[in-house]
Amino acid sequence: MGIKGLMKFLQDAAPKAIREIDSQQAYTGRLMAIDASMCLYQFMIMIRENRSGSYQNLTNAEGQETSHIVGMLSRTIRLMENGIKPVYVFDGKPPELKLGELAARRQKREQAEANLQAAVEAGNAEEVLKSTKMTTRVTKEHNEQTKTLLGLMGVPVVDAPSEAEATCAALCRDGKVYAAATEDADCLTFGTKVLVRNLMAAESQKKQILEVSLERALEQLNISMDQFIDFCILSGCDYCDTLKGVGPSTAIKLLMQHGTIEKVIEEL
DNA sequence: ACTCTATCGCGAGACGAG
DNA sequence: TCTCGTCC
DNA sequence: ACCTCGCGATAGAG
Repeated sequence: MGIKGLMKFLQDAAPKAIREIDSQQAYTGRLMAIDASMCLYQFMIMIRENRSGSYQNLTNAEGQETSHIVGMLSRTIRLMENGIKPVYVFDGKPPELKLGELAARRQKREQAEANLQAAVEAGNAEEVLKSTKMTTRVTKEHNEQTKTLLGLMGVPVVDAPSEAEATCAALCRDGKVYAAATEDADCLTFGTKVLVRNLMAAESQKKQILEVSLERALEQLNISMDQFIDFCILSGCDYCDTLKGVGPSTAIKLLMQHGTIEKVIEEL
């Protein structure tokens, strides 16, 4: 849904829903759902020959890219060494409702491709690198190769019917995993009971691991899950046009006032 | 002066050696 | 603790 | 028929 500042909103409006975690060790023995597509994008963008000058991904003897393999392997091993049991969730078909948003992204990518062309001709290395990152894609093959790797490692893989985040949330809601480890706050909207942020970044980037409890967030906001979903839709999501001038702050006020999204719309 | 929203540009790994 | 180079 | 997202800065509306 892409609620812009959902995490920030929760930090202000429901701070008790967020807990600071000391280290990865806190999740030893636990199953954690992870959005694989997100990881792959990061690996493909960041794992490159070298930062100054060249912008090529790592490749094997046949010229196939291997950055995603290297990244996924080392990250997963680190998790396993800490006793964490990752469950990787792969994206399925994008939801119909998101097509508009995707078209916009494609537009931007085409722009970046043009920029890349220009930067190459101008010999501007910095611009070339930047544009290259913006045009990076994860292909079906990258996904399949990664699934093979994880399968060989004995790590469970789940194919989501549609959005990976939604399936991560469903796994948590149904008690299959302890939490969804993601930076995407929308996972809460999809009903994940527990969301863990910065699980990977904590060590390498000195970030604090944060655990968000959906139940406590609802308690503190004093709304039901249905109202929370309505709140997220009102705040603006990828699935429909936004209401002009309505963000999180206004959305929560309207909802407290009228109770449901239907009543809110009637009043407008 | 202040609060909230809309838009745009940018960034995204992990490890060991020194 | 930080920067830098390597990972294929 | 090629599928990820968040953040901060900044400008503008009310």
